Amino acid sequence: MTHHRRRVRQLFETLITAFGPQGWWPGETPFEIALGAILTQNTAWTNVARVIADLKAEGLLHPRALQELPQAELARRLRPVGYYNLKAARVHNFLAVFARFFDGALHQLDAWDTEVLRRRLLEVKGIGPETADSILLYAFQRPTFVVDAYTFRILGRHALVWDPCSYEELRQFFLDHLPQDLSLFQEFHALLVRLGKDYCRPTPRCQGCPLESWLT
DNA sequence: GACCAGGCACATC
DNA sequence: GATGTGCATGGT
Repeated sequence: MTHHRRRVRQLFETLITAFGPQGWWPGETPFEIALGAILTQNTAWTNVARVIADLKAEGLLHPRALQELPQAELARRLRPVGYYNLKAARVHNFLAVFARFFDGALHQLDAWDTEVLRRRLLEVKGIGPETADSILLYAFQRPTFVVDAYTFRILGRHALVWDPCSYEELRQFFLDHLPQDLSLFQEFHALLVRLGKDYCRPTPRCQGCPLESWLT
């Protein structure tokens, strides 16, 4: 299906031309990135940025520090991101398995196959496919594709893929039709979010969207 | 005041 | 496999 390959490439070229490189993920360390991936579930990034900045200011932005914090204490500090009780539990679940890897032992993960690592992440209660792929792609620097609500909406509106389409089908669609390039995957997802935020909201629809000519 | 935001687990049909 | 619900704050 070289037709799809060309179409996906064209989509990337249009986005990178319109917006330029996004330089994702906004975060300085793998741990900060992984934490942000959990906190931003169904939540505006501005709320997450505030919480992370506050944690950093208090010297709590370390896996051990958060692990030792009682869950109720953590929940209180997570208030601005919403679902704070839920997310405090999810952060603890994640740290119970992965905390030791952030203590200067991240290279130990090199021996793990990406798909194996992905399954391990998905075993953590509170980490679903999007969060797992975000952590893999941006914190662990593994080539995978992140599919989010914007991806579904954008591709749906422009009839780029069949409908309905599962998360896994959409992820494979991108992986199958793009060169296996880490920074390409990192930029592509970031650009889809940028397009989604600026032009592909539920309302208003599509005003001034760089993909306007693609609308069917 | 309604609607939305870079989801996920769980129940039910 | 598809669909519905609870989780919750902050911005438009």
